[in-house]
Amino acid sequence: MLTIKDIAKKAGVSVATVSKVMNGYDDIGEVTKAKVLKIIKENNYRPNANAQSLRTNKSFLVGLFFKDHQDSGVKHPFFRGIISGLEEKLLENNYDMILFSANWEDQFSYLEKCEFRNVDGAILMGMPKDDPKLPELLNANIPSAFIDLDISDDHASYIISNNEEGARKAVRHLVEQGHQKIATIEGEQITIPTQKRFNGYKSEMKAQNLEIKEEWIIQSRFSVDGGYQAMKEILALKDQPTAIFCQGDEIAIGAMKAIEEFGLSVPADFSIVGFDDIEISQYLNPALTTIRQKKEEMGIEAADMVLELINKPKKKVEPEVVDTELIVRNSTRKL
Amino acid sequence: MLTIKDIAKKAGVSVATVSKVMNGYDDIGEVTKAKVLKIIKENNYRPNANAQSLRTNKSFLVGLFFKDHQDSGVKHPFFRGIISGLEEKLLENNYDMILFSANWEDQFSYLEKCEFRNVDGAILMGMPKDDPKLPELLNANIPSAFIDLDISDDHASYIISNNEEGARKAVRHLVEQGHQKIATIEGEQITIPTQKRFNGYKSEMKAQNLEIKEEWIIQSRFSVDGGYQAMKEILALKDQPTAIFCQGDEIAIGAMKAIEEFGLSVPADFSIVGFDDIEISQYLNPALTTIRQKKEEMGIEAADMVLELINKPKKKVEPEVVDTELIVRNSTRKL
DNA sequence: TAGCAGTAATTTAATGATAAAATAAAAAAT
DNA sequence: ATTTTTTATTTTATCATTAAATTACTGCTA
Repeated sequence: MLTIKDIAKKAGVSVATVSKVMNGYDDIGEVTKAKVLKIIKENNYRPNANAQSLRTNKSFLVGLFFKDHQDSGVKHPFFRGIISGLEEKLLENNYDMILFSANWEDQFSYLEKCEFRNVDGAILMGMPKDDPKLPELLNANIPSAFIDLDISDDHASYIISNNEEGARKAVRHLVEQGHQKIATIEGEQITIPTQKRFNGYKSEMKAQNLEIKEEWIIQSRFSVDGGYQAMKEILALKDQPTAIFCQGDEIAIGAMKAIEEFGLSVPADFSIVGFDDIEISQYLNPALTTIRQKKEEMGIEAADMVLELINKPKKKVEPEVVDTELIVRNSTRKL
Repeated sequence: MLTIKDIAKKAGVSVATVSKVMNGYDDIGEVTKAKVLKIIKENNYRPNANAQSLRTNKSFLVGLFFKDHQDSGVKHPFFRGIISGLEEKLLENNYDMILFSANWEDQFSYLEKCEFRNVDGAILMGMPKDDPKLPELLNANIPSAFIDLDISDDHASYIISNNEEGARKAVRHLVEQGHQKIATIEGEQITIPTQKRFNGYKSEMKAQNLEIKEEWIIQSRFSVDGGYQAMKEILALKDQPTAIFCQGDEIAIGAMKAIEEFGLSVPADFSIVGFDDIEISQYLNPALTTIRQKKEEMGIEAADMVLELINKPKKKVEPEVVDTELIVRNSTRKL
């Protein structure tokens, strides 16, 4: 592979001159500049990123960390949408993404991975608030954007959906349809979205003067199976709700499956609202009423955030709260 | 961040000695070795990957390229499963993955990205056979594993599902259910899977002595919308098939949607078989009968392949053809 | 006791690129 | 004509690491 030396030799100048041309210094004569550029182009030369990074301490790499509370990782449909948004924005700015999943939990810390690969910044999604490896990363002052976790300081900021308001929208929709007995199935308790969505559920129920029965609050997991198991619990209750607000679309899918197996149906016997609006939700039968998170937008925004944190180290970057949207489909009906 | 120099100073030895300890050279005394190791551990030192890569020309990085014929990229459910498998295997071997999507098509070639980031190998998925940038990459002899594209030489190999046999399984299943008028909806024609699946369809139809009507072969795209449009064409035919073999699950989803909108139903009016078995297929209503591709397994296998190509440059790595599996659900029924 | 072998370490050079400092050549000012 | 300034380019040092060459020392043998 061609190096800067080869170009220098071909152009009959020193490597410094080539470097200066590449980096837009203005103390190079027009003629020399043109000659060097021509040779660079002819030979399709590109500098070696490792050498650049070593010298300048800048890698144009962003580390992507994601963790799922099951084993799904990249497979999780919510993350996928985000990654797609991230990718778009980062590429636009000549950054590449290096994929760090959380499978190596026991081996490396976030910081170590970042330092090892010399990333300019990190994007983290799906981390629980009490993750023991986060303080270390934060102390190191590596520019970081968190998704779904409200951590921020001078080198870190976050982006999150307005989960509380989203949950309220879900409950409000059900109430408007005439439902009063509304249960909820929660995801992993340690995550911020779970907590916020639960708060939203509670406060809207209160605002609507509706009773919240303890047994209508089911703690579960963000997965189809979690929803399935939780719904079974609900189906075993004496006093059954008429509607269920599921904290995730996958939970909703599981719940619908349990209902169907039980011989009942959606929305005839239960109205179901999900959260996320993953791709499949629109193709389910019945199509799922849900609270859409603007995933691509969140990805783009998160990328913007790290870029800003990287490029303006002094400036504090304000966290961003993204609105959600109620998508009414066929899994809810007027009571 | 701590460098090898700091460690050397702390240990009172030269940097070379530290390097040798790290790399397991045997010309270091036991005492010195122990001392250095202790200090490395105490200070949690890790070498700088850029410097290592620059010096040794080995990066422990694999470049991941994927291209989708629409815009979905990472979002495509088939790729996701694969990435998940890849990740597992590569991490196990201390490699990291760098994500190159094909959005920058016009800016960089595959080779340039590989050279720029100094990757040890590349994994490519979703490329069309006639991709003009492939020869350049192949000529450069960068260890490459292709998914779904049958290219191989001394530095490249590939992994692919047995698409032809998979398609035959689909058709055979429909025939066993009593269907004789079987249509097919194809994905993008330029891809190998499309061609192979079509061959499988044709040869099984022939083997079963069934007529293949020209109008029952619909050329479309691997997407929900592609399936939807294609099914509309079929619904407009005078002589309608009783079953449709869709070359992808997403096509099948679109087709089912079109059927439903038309006021007909699956499997009552049409039996539908898909291909892939993406996550959602099992939760559709009716759940989709499909040909499963072992996605995780393919990912793991592809990772193994690059690793072998990287580590044994002399040895030819044989391509791998992975079996598919017929998953019978509720979108097909006995005629 | 000079010469050699073996061990354990160090010094030096190199990787590809950039940035700061130094220098050379040309132009302008005295 | 000499000095100063400006412009254009080169030299040198540096980044973190590894590989090759070298040195220092111990012990053995002829």
